[in-house]
Amino acid sequence: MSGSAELQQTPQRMRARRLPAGERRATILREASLFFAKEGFSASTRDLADRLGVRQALLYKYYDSKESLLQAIFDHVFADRLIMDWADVLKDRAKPLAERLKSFYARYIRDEDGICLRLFLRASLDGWPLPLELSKVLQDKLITPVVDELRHIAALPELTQLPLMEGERELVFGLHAAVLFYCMRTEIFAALVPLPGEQIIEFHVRAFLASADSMLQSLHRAAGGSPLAAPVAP
Amino acid sequence: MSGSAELQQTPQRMRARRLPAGERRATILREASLFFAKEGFSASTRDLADRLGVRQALLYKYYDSKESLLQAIFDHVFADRLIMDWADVLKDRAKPLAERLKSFYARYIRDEDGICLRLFLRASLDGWPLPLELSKVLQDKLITPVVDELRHIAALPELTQLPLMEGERELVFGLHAAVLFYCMRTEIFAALVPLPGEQIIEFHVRAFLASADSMLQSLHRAAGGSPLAAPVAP
DNA sequence: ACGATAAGTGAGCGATAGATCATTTAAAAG
DNA sequence: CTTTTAAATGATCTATCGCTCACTTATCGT
Repeated sequence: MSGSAELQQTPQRMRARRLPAGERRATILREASLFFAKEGFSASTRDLADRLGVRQALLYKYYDSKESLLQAIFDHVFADRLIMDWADVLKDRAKPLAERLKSFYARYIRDEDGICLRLFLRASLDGWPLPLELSKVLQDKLITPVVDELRHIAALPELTQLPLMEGERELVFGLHAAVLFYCMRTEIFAALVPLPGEQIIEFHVRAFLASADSMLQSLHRAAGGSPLAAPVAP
Repeated sequence: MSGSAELQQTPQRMRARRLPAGERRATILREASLFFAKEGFSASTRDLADRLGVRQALLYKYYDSKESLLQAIFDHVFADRLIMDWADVLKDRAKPLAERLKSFYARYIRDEDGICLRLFLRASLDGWPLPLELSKVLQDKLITPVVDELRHIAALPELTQLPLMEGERELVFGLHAAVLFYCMRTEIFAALVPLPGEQIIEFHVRAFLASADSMLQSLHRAAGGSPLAAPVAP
């Protein structure tokens, strides 16, 4: 055997398929998101290239440096969350608030392999400014609308009249934390949660609404007295 | 100038102070905890040595490898949480449950510079088995005792008679998540929280207890019907 | 069919990583 | 003071890191 020398049977590795620039760039970005989310930002560009079936040098044809690639990943992965208009579903008073919160969070936790969450946590731990940007969005597009709804239900003054209180923000943070903690358990702590995410969300939304009214009333009653009733910083 | 050659005025760096082995070992461990918590596990042993005022080679006299040093850090930092008997303060029925939860969590969040939290998150993201070990402890020493107290207050069957339900665990996870999320905001997201931790905790404990009773009753009413009422896996 | 365009590669540079070990030297023991 | 002991160092090895660039080669317009 091996008589014919003009035909090598792909002994190690084929040359990578030739892709149009934009497509290759997108492929790198997509795969790099998975890769760095799982392996950490200090994982090597060579391992990333291996995963792409491509030589490492090729990466630098599309991204100036590893850091600029990471920045492109953040920009791409979190772009949706920054522009998406969360308030739409939350403000639709045709449905009960519980339903609105459920469907909002059902979409919020959609995060294949926990990539968003992993990237977000890694970036936060490493001191990137991302968490502060996102918490601003969170305040404007989740906290404020939800408190608006809660006050409406509880027949309390509107936010235009009485500014958002620390305690009100903290109350919604409680629900948000419960959902995020569920995501962290499943995606990062590798804890087995036998129930589907929708049911966990529904449960926490119910628990949230079960206490929201009385907590809000209590906050507004102790208006000036409690630090929790103080307006949040702008 | 520079006439006398026999006296160099410490131009670059003194030789490190000579410490007894145990003391040096402890110093390395303590400083390495801060260092790797802040800089990440892929930070260099040379930078750690610089911070200790010591040459890099010295580290390998006390720890076989970087990984064994990291393991020693985990063992030391989380040893307290693994052996500490949390249940004591939680089971003391002389005080109201709200007080017990407040004082428990006041101690739980004591974490200088967020080192525990940072190490825990980094280890979890990198796939160390630590989160699963700790969640086992969490279930035994927090979830179970608290549900025990809640059932006692609500006049429901004891855990020995009716095993812990998924929904009950999830309920306590809600409180736990709120406290952890507060820690993450202050220690990792660099979000400014104008209120002291004790007040945030008190608020979430109140919100938790405000919904706990009705949620528990509802779970026990729908005993077989809801998946949330199913017993948790061992 | 063929030359032009650019996608992809191989080789390698300088810097830095974890780790080793013979040697130096400060402090304890006599 | 002298000897002994081991804490600390300097030098260095190998592997791998991010990154560059001259070069090869697949694809497309003509």
